[in-house]
Amino acid sequence: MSDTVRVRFAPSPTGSVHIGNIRAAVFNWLFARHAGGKFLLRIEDTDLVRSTKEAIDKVLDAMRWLGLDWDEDVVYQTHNAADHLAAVERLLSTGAAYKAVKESVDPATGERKSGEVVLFRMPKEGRIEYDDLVKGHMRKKAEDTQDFVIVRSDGSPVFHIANVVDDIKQGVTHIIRGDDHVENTFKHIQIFKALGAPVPKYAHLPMIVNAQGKPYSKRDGAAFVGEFKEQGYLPEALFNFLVLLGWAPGDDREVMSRQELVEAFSLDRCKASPARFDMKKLLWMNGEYIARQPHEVFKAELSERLAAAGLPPAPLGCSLDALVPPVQIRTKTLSDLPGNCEYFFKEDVSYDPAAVEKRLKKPGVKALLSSFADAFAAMPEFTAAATEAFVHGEAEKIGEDGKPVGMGTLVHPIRVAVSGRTEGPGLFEMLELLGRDRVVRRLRSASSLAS
RNA sequence: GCCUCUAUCGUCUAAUGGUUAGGACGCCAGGUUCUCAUCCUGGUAAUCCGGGUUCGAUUCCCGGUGGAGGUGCCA
Repeated sequence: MSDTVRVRFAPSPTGSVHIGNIRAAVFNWLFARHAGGKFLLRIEDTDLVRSTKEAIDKVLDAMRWLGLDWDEDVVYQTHNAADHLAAVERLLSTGAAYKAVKESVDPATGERKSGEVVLFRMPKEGRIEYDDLVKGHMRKKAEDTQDFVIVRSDGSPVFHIANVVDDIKQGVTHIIRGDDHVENTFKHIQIFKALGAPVPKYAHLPMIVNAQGKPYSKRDGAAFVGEFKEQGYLPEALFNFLVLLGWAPGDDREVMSRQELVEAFSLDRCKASPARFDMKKLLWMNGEYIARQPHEVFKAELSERLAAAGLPPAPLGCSLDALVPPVQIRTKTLSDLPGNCEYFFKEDVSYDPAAVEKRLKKPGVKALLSSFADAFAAMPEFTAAATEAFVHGEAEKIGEDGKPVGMGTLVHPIRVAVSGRTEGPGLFEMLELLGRDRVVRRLRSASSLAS
């Protein structure tokens, strides 16, 4: 391939960027970068009511967040209005299009209206064919097509003509878009030809569907790019996951860097059937990406979320650096932060009622907690190794039932007493990170919750 | 209805005219361990149905069925 490849993403800015939509952008971007070509962005803002500055910014934000950088200036379709109408005049003059009075019914009001429109003439015999880079050879009999409106009775150009004229103007060589445009392709090919322009290559990507196989919508969970960001997904994870929906490299690789994806990508490996969006796999992939983040990067994320939650920038008993490794490995989405480690940052522990019930409301726990408080207070040094050795020794002592007490019997109540929850970093690591005074204090105060 | 596509474990997918049909997620079990997470081991589970071509079909062809898209003076 060469630098002659030019592809585009052409969203209409209607509010938020749907996940199925952004995937078209992802595949266009990948195709362009793989080929060393250009990835263009065109905003189809002909719907003046919905195309606000905010809506356009949302599109641009989503693109930037996912790292879909575009080449050349953003093109706004409304700026090409004169070209659209000029193209229509040419089609009219060659007879490829004609004017006619057409009656229509407003789907909303049921009102009938009629006016003069411009229709594009479709062939009356033979067939229209093209080779889709994803779906293979496509064909449509002329008798199954109909002339269609390209200029409304109010004089405004319709999508079909605007889209094609813009693609010609931008020199687009490959049109990669959603499956929902397959039928339009038979129309657009005829317009390209009628305008004397080369017909670009087409690739139609299958739609993303939900667990029921229906079109993926907001009811199925996060549906817009912004929501994935809010829910703590990493852009690289979403990107990787999206690429794997309908495409595979052909070997067993799944977690792939952006560079690897660019190198491996090709349209002919894309599937032609719809793919279901599997949120569980996305969650797994996000966890993979978080685990692989450099500690400094993860630390920055954590800091940001600590600040947002009104918590201090550093843990109470240790450095933030010391806390990062055990927290990072347990984080599946950034939204887990700082909730899953807040007891390191504030003195008041929020006790999970279920955890208290399970681990503290047991006979003997009250005494157990205060005896450990005393013992920890008296230890010559308070390190993970020291507390572990000590607890280990206690666990091997023979209890009233004549059997060793066991680690679990001791560890579980201590963990809940100092953290308020049943899961988290290894207990002895946790104790050291918390610091002796705080541990002792929490053991004493938690004994009031215990039986 | 008509038109354009499409069909491998529950999900995302790989592969091939001859394989024990592979991987990943999920799920289950075991190991490690103080929990959770990680990590390691093992397991579960698929070629939609019916014809045809062929020595042999999951693979090629036809039909059926299921699914998606389209069928606007929306994009």
